Amino acid sequence: MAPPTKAPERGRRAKRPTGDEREQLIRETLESLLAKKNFHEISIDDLAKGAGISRPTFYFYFESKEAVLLSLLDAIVSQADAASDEAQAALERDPARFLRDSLSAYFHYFGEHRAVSVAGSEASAANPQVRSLWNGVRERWVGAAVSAIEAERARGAAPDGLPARDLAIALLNMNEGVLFSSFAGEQPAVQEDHVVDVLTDVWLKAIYGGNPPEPRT
Amino acid sequence: MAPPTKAPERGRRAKRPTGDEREQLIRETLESLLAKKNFHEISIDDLAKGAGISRPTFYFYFESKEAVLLSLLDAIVSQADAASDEAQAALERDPARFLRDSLSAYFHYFGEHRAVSVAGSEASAANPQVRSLWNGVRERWVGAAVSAIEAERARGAAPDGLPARDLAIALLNMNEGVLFSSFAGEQPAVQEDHVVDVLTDVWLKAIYGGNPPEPRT
DNA sequence: CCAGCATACCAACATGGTGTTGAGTTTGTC
DNA sequence: GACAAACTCAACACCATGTTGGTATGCTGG
Repeated sequence: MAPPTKAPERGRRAKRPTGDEREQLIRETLESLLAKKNFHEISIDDLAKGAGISRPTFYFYFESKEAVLLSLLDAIVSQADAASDEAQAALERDPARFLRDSLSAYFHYFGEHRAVSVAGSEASAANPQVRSLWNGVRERWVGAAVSAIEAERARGAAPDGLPARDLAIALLNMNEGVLFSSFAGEQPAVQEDHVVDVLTDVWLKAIYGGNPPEPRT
Repeated sequence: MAPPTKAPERGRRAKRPTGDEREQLIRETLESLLAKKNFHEISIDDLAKGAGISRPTFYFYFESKEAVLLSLLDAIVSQADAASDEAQAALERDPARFLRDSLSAYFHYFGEHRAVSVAGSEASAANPQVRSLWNGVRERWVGAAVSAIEAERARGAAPDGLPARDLAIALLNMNEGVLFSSFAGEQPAVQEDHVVDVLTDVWLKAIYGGNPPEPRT
């Protein structure tokens, strides 16, 4: 699924540096405005003004403010995924550690851009395109978690139980809710410096029951 | 559809529907429109038209469409809470059963009004009032879950572990995500008829570890 | 070197939703 | 039958969106 960042009209080649600079400037404007306002309180005019262009010109670069958000989210997700992939190798050696490191990576990258993350979760409720990007990401994560759970069961480290996919979906829903409510500073939320501990603990208990896996020496 | 609200019969006193009837009619209009559209796609004019009144008259009854949603949500939450309270008595006798029954009650009542529930979760991202109502509800549930967890730990049925409040928040976040993504029919979601099983299992494992509580005879 | 074309830009408009004003009509009550 | 409270709406002011129709600024190839 290609990010819908390019204006459709004439075949615009990503060639003009000025154009790309403007595009980037719009993105930065959104991220910086999100530090102060909700996503839905930011108008296209705000973004245009922030990038020093007029509203119609904004439409030359993006087809909506959701598209701008989408391209920011894309970047964050890629970074976080890359970091988690790096931890992947550790799965077989020390599953508990792998889990903690992955959760940590997501906590870190989404926390780094918390305003954008929170806006994404807000916009995904209202906007089909954002929701669809987000669901794609979720689906990838579910796949990864399912593989891990099934591998652990196959090698006898984890007991059988719920269908791996259901379990994965439930736990990932927990991650999302805990992370974002914590970032948004809502009233009932886990303290930020407990988030990774809490999530790790529930994942381990849910997958391994009472017998947490030992690291292999 | 609309009852004969205003046939201007000449000789007779065409009685106007009372305020309460109108208010109710607006609520019903919203709920029925939500079966077909997203909350943010519904305009105040849609609600007014559906209730057979003009837009300014709408404002006589509610101050915004969020207020209408709020009053629908209020009703659902009350129903679900009442059902869960009824199960409360069973906590000491059979904790696992209590948990399952409570989850079932929420599944049932929110599922019964899934369109409203999903709209609530959508609107709470954008609207402070809705969010604040919802956070109040969450806080009550967290309180209840914390009491239950601590009681189980105190009587030795559950092992010590994470701070009860953190655990409760994490699990409730899971509930919310799983329920609503399932109701909304999103792509990665737990099949509806598995939801209660899945949630119950994770709660039990997270609270009791590998030693699920036996019912007392 | 200049014609042509894609890029980059915007004033002005059309549209559609929101919330308010001010003036009207019922309806219960005394 | 008069008055207040409840109820109603046409018409307005406002604001955000997205589009139209045009201009300017290069870059490129003939």
